[in-house]
Amino acid sequence: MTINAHTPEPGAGDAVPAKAATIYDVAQAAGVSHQTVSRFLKGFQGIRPETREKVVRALDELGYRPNLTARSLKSGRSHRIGALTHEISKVGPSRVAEGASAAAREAGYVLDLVSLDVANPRAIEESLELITQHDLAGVLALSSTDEMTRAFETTEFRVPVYIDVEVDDTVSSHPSDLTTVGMPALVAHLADLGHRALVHIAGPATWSAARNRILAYETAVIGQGLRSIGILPGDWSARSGYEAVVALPRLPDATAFVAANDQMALGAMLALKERGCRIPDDVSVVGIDDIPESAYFDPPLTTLHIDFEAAGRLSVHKLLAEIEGTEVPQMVVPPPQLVVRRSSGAAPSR
Amino acid sequence: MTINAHTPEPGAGDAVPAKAATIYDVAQAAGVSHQTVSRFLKGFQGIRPETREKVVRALDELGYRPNLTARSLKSGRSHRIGALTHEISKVGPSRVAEGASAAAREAGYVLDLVSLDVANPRAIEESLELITQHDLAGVLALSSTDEMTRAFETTEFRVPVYIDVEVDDTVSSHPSDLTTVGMPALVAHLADLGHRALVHIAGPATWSAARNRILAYETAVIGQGLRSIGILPGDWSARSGYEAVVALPRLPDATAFVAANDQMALGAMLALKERGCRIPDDVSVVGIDDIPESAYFDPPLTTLHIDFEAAGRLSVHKLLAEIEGTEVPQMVVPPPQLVVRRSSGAAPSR
DNA sequence: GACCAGAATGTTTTCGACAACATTCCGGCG
DNA sequence: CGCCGGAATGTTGTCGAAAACATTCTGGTC
Repeated sequence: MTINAHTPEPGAGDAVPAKAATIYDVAQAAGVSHQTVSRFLKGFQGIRPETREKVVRALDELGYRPNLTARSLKSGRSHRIGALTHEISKVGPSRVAEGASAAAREAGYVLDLVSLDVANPRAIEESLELITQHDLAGVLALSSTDEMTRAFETTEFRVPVYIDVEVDDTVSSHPSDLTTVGMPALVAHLADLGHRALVHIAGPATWSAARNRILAYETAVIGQGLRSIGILPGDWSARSGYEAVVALPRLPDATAFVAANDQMALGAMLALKERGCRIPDDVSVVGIDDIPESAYFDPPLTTLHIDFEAAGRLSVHKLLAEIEGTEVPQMVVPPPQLVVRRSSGAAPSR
Repeated sequence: MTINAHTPEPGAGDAVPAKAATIYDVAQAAGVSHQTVSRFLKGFQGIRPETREKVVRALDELGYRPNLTARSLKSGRSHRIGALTHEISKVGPSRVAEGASAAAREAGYVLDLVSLDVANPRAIEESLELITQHDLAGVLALSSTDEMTRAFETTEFRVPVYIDVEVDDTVSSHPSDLTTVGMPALVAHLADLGHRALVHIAGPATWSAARNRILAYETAVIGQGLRSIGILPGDWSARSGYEAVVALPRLPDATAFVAANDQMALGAMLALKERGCRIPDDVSVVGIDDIPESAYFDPPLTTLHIDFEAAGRLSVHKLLAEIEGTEVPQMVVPPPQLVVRRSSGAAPSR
């Protein structure tokens, strides 16, 4: 059951007014003009100490809270950021949203988080429509799919926009950290264990992150002189990882599976076990993301730890730099880090 | 890497103006007064067809988007709801937030989702401070901890507030669906399998949901004439489920573990297996929530499916009813549903 | 054709904060 | 003592939308 906490009604003798005080109320209480209050609030220096103190007292007594609506109407600037992201429970890295939310909050902004089906153009359009109507300082796309990118391209924003894509695989010459650091470490780990042939379980092709991971996987496999037996399609879900393995007519010659995220690794492990494979004795399985649960899979999952929160914060800071016309702060997202657990082991000797 | 999609600069010949059109611009373009435009936008009926058409055309040509800031300044109402919730990646049911977000969107509201450490009073205070400054139509607490409830009680809101608690265990005489339907089904399932002594792995005591689940568990255990060997403390995380079992000096006589959520069940299963228990042959483990991954645990988890999205939607609708002064729509959240998988089996014969 | 009711439309004011500009205050100086 | 310059403070207008109020138009009536 639920409780309904109404706004407390201040008693008759209560000093706090039921209606919000405006700077005019404050000014009247302090015996100064509202402009003086405004100047004080904006940190203007030329105010005499005694005037300043009267204002402070009135401000305090009335429990003044600025009306940001009026402020943004006049200034033409708001302190809200619209952020679109995937259904947060569906995919592991919802910490991106948390980091973004926290970073925005710290900068005095509020993040309007809109989670939606990022593969559904209609849903994206509708959300953009609503979000552009509510005055915003900027718009952020925290999950990048082709549908999302396209919707952003065709929508006219009057504010800065920032799309966080794991890699821009059409024009980029800057490979991501995953490609340069994370995936090589993961694949090298498998190579060290004697694995020579791998299989990748990929995310949906319309997600830039999925493409990035395929690219990183293929690059790393070549880099280590290994062989990729194939790329199985998935959709990030544990079910898709399971079904990708179940759908195989026979188990491939590969001795290790590299899933594009931990959930798919979980599903794949179950399917492999059901097909009689022991993990990691017969086949190794590794994931990417390092979701909190993956340390408690059976066996605990070897994976790449990714600092999603930092990524979310960085996205917000980049957008804020754009909004406020300041420098992008020198922030680094820690590179993906290999976490070795028990789901990876020595390749079986034939 | 990331790309930065700037606001597209309209070309010189482009009909779309760089600045947002106001109703005044529209009025001028249509050759009517701005008030006529306003009336049209508000769906006022008394407008002549030809006038209406001129307005429509001008609206369309200028690509007019209402400035909701100005609107809410004047009307004193906004279309934003502040929602506080736990760190969304930490606990399973983040679908509550999704449901709430979707329901708000459908009603023309935007949900400001603020995820925070719901056990940290400072974090809650700061978020409330920020959120109350941004004009809101209402405030929602999607995760209820004692800290959250207390912060809501001591903060003065000028808008409706709705705290979604799973059960109000201090005053409630209405047991939750979990107590009346879900947990009895789960415990009855175990009783049918021959289990007589159970252990509960609980969530943190400051969460109303955790207390509700303990209450529901104890009620159901008594109702089925079973015995509860004990209640182990946890914090919703897989790690805490694991450690709760590891910390036991010896395995209890219980033949089944009822975890308060699926993550803790996952951790508990791993710890039990490491202590040599086979699941479900030696001991059964069940969870609550039915997160998507739980079907792919090893063994797949018997759990209670809870419709979190519906719960989130209901919360928003209740708040909206409060805001708009309308009736609470007759919505029902489907009761928890038993999902039997392979982690529960016949109790071992001694 | 003058008049009227009611519909259609225009004018003015309002919301709260802020900024441009106007005014007052103050001590210093000739 | 009057004037000056700069600091301190007040006055007025602005933002976009909406409401209150004012005005114009329309068709019907006698």
